[in-house]
Amino acid sequence: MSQIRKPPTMADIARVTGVSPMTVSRAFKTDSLISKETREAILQAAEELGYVFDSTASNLRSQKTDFVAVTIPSLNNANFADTVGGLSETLAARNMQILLGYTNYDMAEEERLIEQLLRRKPQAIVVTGGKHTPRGRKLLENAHIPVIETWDAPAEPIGHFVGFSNAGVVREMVDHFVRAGYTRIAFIGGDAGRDTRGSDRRHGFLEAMKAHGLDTSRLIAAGPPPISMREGANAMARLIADYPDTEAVICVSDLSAYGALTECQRRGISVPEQIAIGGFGAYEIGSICVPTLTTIDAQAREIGRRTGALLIDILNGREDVGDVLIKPELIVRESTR
Amino acid sequence: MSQIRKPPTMADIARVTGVSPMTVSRAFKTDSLISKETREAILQAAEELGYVFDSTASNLRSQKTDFVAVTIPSLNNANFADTVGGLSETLAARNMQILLGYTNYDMAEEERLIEQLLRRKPQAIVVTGGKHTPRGRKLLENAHIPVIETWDAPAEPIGHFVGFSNAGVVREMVDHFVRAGYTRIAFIGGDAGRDTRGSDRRHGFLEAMKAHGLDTSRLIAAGPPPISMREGANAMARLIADYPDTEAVICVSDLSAYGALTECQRRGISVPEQIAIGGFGAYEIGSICVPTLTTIDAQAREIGRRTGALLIDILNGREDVGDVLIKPELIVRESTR
DNA sequence: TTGAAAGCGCTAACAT
DNA sequence: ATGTTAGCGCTTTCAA
Repeated sequence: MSQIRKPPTMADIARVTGVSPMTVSRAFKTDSLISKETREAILQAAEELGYVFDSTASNLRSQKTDFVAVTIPSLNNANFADTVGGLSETLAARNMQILLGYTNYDMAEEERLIEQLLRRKPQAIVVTGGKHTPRGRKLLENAHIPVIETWDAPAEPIGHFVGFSNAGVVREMVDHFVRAGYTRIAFIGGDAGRDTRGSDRRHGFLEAMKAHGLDTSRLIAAGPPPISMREGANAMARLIADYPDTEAVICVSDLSAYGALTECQRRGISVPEQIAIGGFGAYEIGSICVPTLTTIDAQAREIGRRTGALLIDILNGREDVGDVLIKPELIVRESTR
Repeated sequence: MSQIRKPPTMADIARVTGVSPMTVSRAFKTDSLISKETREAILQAAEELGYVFDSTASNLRSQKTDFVAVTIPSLNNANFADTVGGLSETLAARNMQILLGYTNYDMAEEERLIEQLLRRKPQAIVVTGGKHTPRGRKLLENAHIPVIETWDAPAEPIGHFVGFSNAGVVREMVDHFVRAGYTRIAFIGGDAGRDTRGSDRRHGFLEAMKAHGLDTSRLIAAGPPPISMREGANAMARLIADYPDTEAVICVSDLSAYGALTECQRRGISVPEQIAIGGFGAYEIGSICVPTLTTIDAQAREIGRRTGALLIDILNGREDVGDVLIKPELIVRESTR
């Protein structure tokens, strides 16, 4: 004879327990003043009634959702997944829930997403990247909540920033290659314009090569970001065809770098003897493939953790919080000599 | 002279525009009856005031959040990320927002998560796996919202199901190996008990081997799930040490299979000539490494898409919705003869 | 096509 | 330690 009935509310528990709804409310907060017996009676009644706390009502009344909105280019990228993981870990301690959205590496989509996420009244918003549509930027500025831009150093920060310079980091790798004696160095990346981090890395490559007085024409555009292993392999094939005397290649990510490596393996080109390969991101693949890949560890998880810690400080009202500059680390492995 | 002021509400827009709050509310719904001029005036006023629609209030009043709660074992797994991606894609068309939680392959954590997510009053909940703590199960049963279990065929479904039999699928691979002439076949998986999908696959392996009258002792436990590439490599090293005459090995995932492959490469063991390797999950790595990996495509993204479609049907009030049985596909590649 | 009244379920603010 | 009152911002419901 089960019948559809409305889920129990605090008022129902109050009635059963013989207290006021306010007391029931207090029983569910850890810090409030309430006698032990009253709380226990209330919690037991709640369990018996199958009560489920209603956050939507609580959120509205207290003007506090404990949501943190986060936009990332794509879930299917171990680096961004790690950042979200680190952030999630840190925020879980404060019982905050992440509201995740995927921009698909598209600023217009990001704008749409920001607008949608802000309607949920998050306590803070974390975006990947420092470039936005004008309207997206305005939405962030007018949101009146902490804004954190991650990964890319923004030209004009909106709020706080946790990340590093993508250009600078590739410059470091070029320097390493040059020190190792390579001069005919190529770059495999995505098509210009879409992925800002990828573009920044390409710019870093160009600047560094110019600084060393080296030829900057060996640029292979592997398609719209994100660049897959397969696209890295295809790009390597084109590189070999177009610039057969290339000595070293820097890839926009470890995934494309690994793809490039497999292309060499299929063609019997030895790495690093005939061509050296560098990647980006310190994906697990690069630490275990044969040969292992020289890469840059951008410390994706750390970016997430530090973002979470910064957020907690801000929400705790700390005033002296600044930006966090992450220091990526060059990891030299077997794919370069 | 900027001062902190409360964000504008519909009442503010109503005042400015000279209409009632109800009319403002109507202006934001696409389907409601309202004159074109009134709506335009309202939307313009809203833009000027920098109004942001408040979902929390809307949710409370209409008892409808447009949230779908989703639990997955880990974000950092391309298969689950694909499932969430497919689901997200499908639900975006209905403007539903996913509330994601990570169980870390732990049923107790799943229970905690389910409870937390239900407080947000989602319209539906999607869980990965068909095994839960007794209390977790009860929470799902009493939630009075559609429940979809994915990936594992549950022994006793709570609501709906979208997935396949993990055991059955590994059985298929064993059959394939046996047909190809292999008899001394090993299995590399995670420690028993934690990851239900991994355990199911191991069971499938054992059953199939027994059915063929073959030795089932070649089981390597590679550690607590999820099994990394590195752990796959270590497991392969142990397999070679403990059972040097092994002809073929089935790994619980492509990642561990790839790790195993690299271990063979480092030792100069040729694949598939000296040992054949099979994986699971159709990760990109298996389609591009040298040699490419025989695997099973579980159609992770399709699981997400079908889950989303099922959900939309249910929320649209369709009564004739059933379960969705996904048909994983064996992909034979170079790592087996 | 528009408006008025009421209330979703909780909690801030104040009182006892 | 507990209760009362009011109201968060929207939308359901009914009326015009």
